[in-house]
Amino acid sequence: MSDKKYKRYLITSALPYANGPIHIGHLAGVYVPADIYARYLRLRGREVVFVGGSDAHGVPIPIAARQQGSTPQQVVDRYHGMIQRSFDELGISFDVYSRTSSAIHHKTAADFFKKLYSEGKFVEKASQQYYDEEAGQFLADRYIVGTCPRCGDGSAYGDQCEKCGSTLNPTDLINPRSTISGSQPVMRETRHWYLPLNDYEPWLKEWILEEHKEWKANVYGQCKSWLDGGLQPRAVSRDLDWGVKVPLPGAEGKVLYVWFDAPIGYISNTIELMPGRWEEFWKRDDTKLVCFIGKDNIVFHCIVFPAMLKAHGGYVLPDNVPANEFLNLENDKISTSRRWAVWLHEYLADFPGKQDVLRYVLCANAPETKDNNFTWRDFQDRNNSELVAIFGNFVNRAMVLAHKYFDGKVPPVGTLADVDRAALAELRSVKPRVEEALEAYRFREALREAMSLARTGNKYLADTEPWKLIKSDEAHVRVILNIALQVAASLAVVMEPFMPFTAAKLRRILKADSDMLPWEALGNPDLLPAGHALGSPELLFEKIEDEAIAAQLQKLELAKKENEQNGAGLPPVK
RNA sequence: CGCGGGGUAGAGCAGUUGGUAGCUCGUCGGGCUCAUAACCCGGAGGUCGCAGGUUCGAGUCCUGUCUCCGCAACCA
Repeated sequence: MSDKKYKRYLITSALPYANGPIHIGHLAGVYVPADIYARYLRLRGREVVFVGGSDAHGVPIPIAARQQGSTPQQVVDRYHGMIQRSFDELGISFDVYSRTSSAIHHKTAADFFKKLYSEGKFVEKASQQYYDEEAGQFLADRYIVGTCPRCGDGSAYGDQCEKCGSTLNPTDLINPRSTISGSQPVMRETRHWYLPLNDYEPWLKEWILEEHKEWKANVYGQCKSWLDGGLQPRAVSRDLDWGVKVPLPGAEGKVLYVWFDAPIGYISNTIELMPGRWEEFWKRDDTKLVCFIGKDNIVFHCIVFPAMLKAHGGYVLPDNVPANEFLNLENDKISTSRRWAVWLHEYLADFPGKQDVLRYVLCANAPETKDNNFTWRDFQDRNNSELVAIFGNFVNRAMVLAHKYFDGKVPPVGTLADVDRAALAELRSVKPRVEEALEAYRFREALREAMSLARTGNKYLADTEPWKLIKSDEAHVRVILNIALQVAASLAVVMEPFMPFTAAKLRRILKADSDMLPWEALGNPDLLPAGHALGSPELLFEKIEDEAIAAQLQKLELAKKENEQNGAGLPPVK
């Protein structure tokens, strides 16, 4: 499928749960690549809507509220605001960032449900579920603990025993008790609406297994596994008092299942952004819909959500779902409940002005094909050895030389030698390589190609040695500096999707605004005209000292210790 | 149990359709001294988790096995 057929792009990023701050795992898995993609497409002049938002629903929100002595709304407000601010500060360029607690979303999700209901797309079924009489609510599997019938371990969950690994049903547990109140739950009958995914299985098989063989191996494989195993009807409602009310008479105390309403949030947020035009993006088949998620969301975005859209009818389906794997932190799983994470809002406070360093490190080491590891040492190395020494240093060398020899003006280009032509060829080759990688969602490779331009620049200066040549062949030095500055200008262009703050700073240093440096001109040898007056040299990046890294490691150690002191006992509820 | 994705130089990662194993960092040596002691060149360092198999030839295909991460009621 050629991109020519697409007139507009709709980019969604998984809605972060508003029960905690954003951490580097979220960023590396979803938001940094999604933002790079959105920025790139905008630079190419494509019409883009980049949708984000907080997920305000689900069981843990009211539970967290109960624990904190506040209301679910307060919990959501607090984290939604924190998340939104930190995304904004990192330069994640959402066109809209809303939340599923908005009135528009409640209406959109309820209408979606009603349409499916009125057309008979659901199956209604009664079942027996555990109910916590003390807390006054039905219990999700994870909120029931008891003795494992297989191995006898006393702390098995309703869905799984972590001791022996057995998959369980809540009714399998011996002596079940609620982790919310500690009381013994009772069985109660409840009725729910189910989306019969099995009805969509043949269509899903055709759509994914035949028509989307280009999806990433981890995504395609996971889908194939599910489809081959046979799909089951899936409940789309829950017994809860927090969420989107099931819009039917007699459905008091029931809300839409969070995974039914959350993806509809993408639609609601688009409506909020452009009430008059949202249908162009969601309902015309010349829209390219791309959903950025983490690997744990694959089934929802590739199976459940498309089945919902298909059941509803009229909506575009995801063209691709470039899910990333997980990022570990210092060789251990990132965990909100164990507080083992690097929180975005804390990073921004601890490293002011270094948004692009984090963006760079998370993209360069993104878990695109397998789980990867983030270490503070690696963060420091990449900053000091790559951003400072390769990229920043090259720009600084070119600027300093231009000021030293040519009064801060771009010298005219003259007769080219072989070495100059070779450098220009390298310069020209970057654009197609970066574009090809980005179009294929290979962000690490794209960034590596972009950085190779700075390496090329450094090598060119080392090979030609203008500081020596100036004594004997000033004409050639003019050529060399002209080319070196053109390379710097192209760096300002190519880095824009990855490191927008740095690209802006570089444009300022070069005294070249974005009109002078359009993406289409990337790699052109005449971005800066001869005689153009440059700004003063200014460092793009600064070194990060050992002390700053040691402080971060200490912070992690402290969190771990506190967690060990407080964490023993009840299972995590956040 | 089963299923999906991984296991490649000290570290982190690439390796499209099988054909002399690459990249970045680190390390060692050299060059340069315009540059944030930065830059450039070269070397050392890997039996590609393990065991079999197919093939003239396998990191790349097949089988088995170990191991890490994930898997439909919190979590990118």
